[in-house]
Amino acid sequence: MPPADDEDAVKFCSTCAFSSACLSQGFDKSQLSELHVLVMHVGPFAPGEHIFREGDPFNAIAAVRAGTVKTYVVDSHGREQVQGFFLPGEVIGLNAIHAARYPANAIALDTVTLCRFSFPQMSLLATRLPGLQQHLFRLLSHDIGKASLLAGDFTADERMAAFLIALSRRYAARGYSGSHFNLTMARTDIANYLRLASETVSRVLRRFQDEGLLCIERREVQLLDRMRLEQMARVVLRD
Amino acid sequence: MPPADDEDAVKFCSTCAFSSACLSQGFDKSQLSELHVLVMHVGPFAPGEHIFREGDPFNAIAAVRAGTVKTYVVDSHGREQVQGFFLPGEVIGLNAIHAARYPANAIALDTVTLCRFSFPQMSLLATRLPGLQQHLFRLLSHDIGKASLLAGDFTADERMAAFLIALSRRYAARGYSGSHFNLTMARTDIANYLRLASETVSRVLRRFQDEGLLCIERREVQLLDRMRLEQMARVVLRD
DNA sequence: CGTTCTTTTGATAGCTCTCAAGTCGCGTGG
DNA sequence: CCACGCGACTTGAGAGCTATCAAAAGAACG
Repeated sequence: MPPADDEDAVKFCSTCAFSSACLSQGFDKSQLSELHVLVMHVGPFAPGEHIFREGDPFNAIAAVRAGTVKTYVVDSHGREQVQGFFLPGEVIGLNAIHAARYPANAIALDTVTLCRFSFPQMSLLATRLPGLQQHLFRLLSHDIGKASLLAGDFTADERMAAFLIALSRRYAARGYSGSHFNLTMARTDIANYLRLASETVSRVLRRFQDEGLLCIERREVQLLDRMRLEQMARVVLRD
Repeated sequence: MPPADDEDAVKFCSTCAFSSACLSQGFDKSQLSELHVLVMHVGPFAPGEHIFREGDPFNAIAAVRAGTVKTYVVDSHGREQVQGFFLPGEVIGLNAIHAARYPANAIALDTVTLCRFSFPQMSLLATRLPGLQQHLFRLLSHDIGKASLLAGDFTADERMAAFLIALSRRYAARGYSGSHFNLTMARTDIANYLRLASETVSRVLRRFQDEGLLCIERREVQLLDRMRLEQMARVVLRD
């Protein structure tokens, strides 16, 4: 599949996690194209289709171009532990570098397309483009801190508020509405991500709605009292 | 302080997290010395002394040379959240690259000495030594997965067993005894790390001792039934 | 040898999980 | 077009694990 060079590509690249590496490091045309020729557009993946599985050999990282990706492992009780959700512009596969194998499964929650970067080629390019190397270091470093977001002992309310606020900010950062969006994942997925029972997720969302914090119908959420949600989330997100 | 070039330095470097980058990548003498001239030995830090604090500007990563380092943040209730313990040979500061500031406090639990590497200089060197760049990518990638170790919803027993087994393995990997070692941290620190109350930590350790899994007196631990401990820890450590 | 901090031990309460049942939405097929 | 069936979601009641509160015992320090 040849790289698409349409309107959409331009819009996506400006909100992608590599955008600053691609666009705003003062690269000249030839350097820019060197990074762009590494990109392979893959997909679309259908909802429920796996992108990679735990143990698969690692050779590329990928930026989500469209859709939502869920990563998860299955614990010894056969229960799914969701590790993260990846929205358009975010990068999957960074935790696979160490062992050269993917440590988790990745599955498409809706129709997903990706920009795939060969990691060996990207590393090689990074030795010639210090800005790209720095960018990769920062991406990796960022994910170290992100993973400890769930590590604290927080209440169900705090976890849920933090989840919604974080989602809101990520959508807003990519140009979508931060106050009105669709949950692309099931309640069960949210529960497995927040380490709660799905019943607890239902109950908390119901109570948030009763208290006027938000309005939720099916998968459609509208944040009504952002201030109070931010306040609850602050304990988790630390800002 | 000039770099010490004694017996200890040789022994340390062979078990340090940079050892493979320093020693076993087939570098010639000049390349090796290029990495070694970046090293600044700092310390000793006295027990309770801070190595850096949350918000401090980041400019270097450091390998623990001797002693134990604890990293932590203080939550909105004024309670300490321990993020990790770092033993000799392990690297601190990797999560500070992203924001160019340390996101947590680091404190010496006992007498600590460090090997400090200027990160800008190390990055620069990494552009010329692809093996070093790969090594840094792997170190960073490794820590992403490590952070999610505590993220699951595990019982107090599972957490404690996983903590002891992980500690045991890390000591063994660095050439110390894996079955008989000293806890350099207080019960409170363990509790804050595992997200348990310190009372719970005491109770679990007491029960582990009553069941013959280990023998503990003050800070001195001896693992007696490694099999059962490994089995309990398996849920957490996933191996 | 007294003071202070750490650790241990006991009793109670609370948050969330589990189990169970019921409701809703949506695609399928008659 | 509508009934059906399945999965997702919601709602309720009770149990369990761990936190909290309280207090005592023990080690470290000057």
